[in-house]
Amino acid sequence: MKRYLTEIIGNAMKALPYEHSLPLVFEKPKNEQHGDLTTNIAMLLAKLVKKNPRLVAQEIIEKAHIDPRAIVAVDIAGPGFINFKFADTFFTNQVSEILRNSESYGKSSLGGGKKTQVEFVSANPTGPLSVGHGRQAAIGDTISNLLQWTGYNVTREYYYNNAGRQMRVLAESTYARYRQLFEPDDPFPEDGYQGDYIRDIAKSVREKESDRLLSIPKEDALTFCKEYAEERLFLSIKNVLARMGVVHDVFYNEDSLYSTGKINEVIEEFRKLGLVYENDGALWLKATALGLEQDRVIVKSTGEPTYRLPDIAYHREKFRRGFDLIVDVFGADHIATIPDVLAGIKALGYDPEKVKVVIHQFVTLLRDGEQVKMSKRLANFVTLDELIDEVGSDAVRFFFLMRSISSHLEFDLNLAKEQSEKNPVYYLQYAHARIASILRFAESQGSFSLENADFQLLKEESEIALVKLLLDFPETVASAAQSFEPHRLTTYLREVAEGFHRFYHDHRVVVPDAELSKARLGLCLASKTVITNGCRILGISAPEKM
RNA sequence: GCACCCAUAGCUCAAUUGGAUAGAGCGGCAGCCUACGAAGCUGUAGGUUGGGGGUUCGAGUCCCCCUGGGUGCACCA
Repeated sequence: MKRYLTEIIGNAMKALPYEHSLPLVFEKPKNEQHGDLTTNIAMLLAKLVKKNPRLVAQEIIEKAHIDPRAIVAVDIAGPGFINFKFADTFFTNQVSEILRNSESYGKSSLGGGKKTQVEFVSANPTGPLSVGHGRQAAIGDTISNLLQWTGYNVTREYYYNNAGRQMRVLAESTYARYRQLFEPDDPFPEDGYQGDYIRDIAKSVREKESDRLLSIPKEDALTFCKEYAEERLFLSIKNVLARMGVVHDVFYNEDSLYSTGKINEVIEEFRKLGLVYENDGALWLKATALGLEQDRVIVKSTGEPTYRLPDIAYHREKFRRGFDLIVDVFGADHIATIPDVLAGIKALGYDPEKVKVVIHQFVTLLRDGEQVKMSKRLANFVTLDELIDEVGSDAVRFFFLMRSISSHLEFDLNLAKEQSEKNPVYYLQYAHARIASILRFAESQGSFSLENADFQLLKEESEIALVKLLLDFPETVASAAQSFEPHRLTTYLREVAEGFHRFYHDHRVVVPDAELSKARLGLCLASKTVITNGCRILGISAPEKM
């Protein structure tokens, strides 16, 4: 309908003697009393030609050829908005579209098949995933889903490093715990990982190897421990992600950037560009020449690169692999690394505009109204696994997606576990189960077909309101995808559930009038379609019964 | 000290990216089950959008200052 209005109003404006290049935009008013679509064009134009905006609006309307069957009211309101109200049948007629598109209702081709990579989680295998990683997993996976629904060709990627200092600490920690199984007084490294999971891994090493590691050179034992711990941890990471329905397509190892010479390649190019210099035995990137605050070390005096260098090399590979849109999902603690990477990429001749960095804030857990204290180094943090054990995967995903990415997320464990209307996940799923139940009931009263249903029979206020809401779905998916903000979808789906409950409360679905029954059953099925599709994008289940 | 994020109803959060009278949920109060699921619905109270300036037809949204919280600011990742 936007297209229809754009044409009509566009033509009307051409008929007026004003020169301009203003964008003609129609949007949905916040307040539905203001109609179905509104435009501010008269106000923009009035400013340009220095006339009263309401007068300009009047001129535009007079020139417009409006079909009264489709548009039942045109008003000038407030400071000069032009409001359009469409006929109810304009909306209700589209219910059959929803039913016809069914499981692809909401999909679009906005992305045009653009090759896209979404990188998320990317935790090194040094321990179990935390609650924070969980938020990132939910966000990254849902953004991927949203992009797929809007026609992007998406690769989900996990980037990790199993070679650096962290892994050395992991090896030493595991080895120390292993030794302690034989000699309880053996020392534990000062900066070692304290968590119990290290003890579990150590025990498993003993089961497998008995005391063999005590009699071989320490270096060999450490290598064994590192590889064994890494394997175990990665397995558990993949398992917990799978519990949330998250599966990465590619696991990209930082090490490969070294072995294939990609790291040195970047250094050489920076050298050619005159962007590096040596100082105190270290190699510095002239970040100030790229418009940044201060120069940064990219190769330490020990010869080891800092994280910046592989990050730049990795992002360059993303471009080389042909991705046109690169989405990086990071926690707020990684925010500082981004400008360096983007500047480096730009210096190498790639367009940093193609990189979209999604930064999410932290999660705090709330139990019985009290914040759950967590510390990474000490053993008292709640793992993602434990969280899923406690509240279930659906609640975990939904809660992580409920808030905007840039705001801190308070995760109320009691609420997430509660099986009542207070819990927004259940509210949504209940609506779905309720619809399923109605459809079962209707079926039990005799089979029906929606083939020739006449949706113009839907005339009641809560019917029309629900239809309009359902028709918003494709646009909601698109805007959530393009703004990389999954919470728009959770907010929207809650509204759909609410709209449905309201309709259900106001009107019986199965009524003596067979034609009206069919129309209402169609509305039920359309609502179910939207909720199902929405839940698929969010990665949560839509139960037939609960 | 510098940079980024946040501050909206008692609590947790929205607000179509600059639009009209700032909206939901929870909690409070008052109601609704004699046919399809009450895990539901209806009504009601609750606000100087942290404070102060500015930009303009119009600001919760953009710019500057201040206050208070979070996160970074390594030859750690």
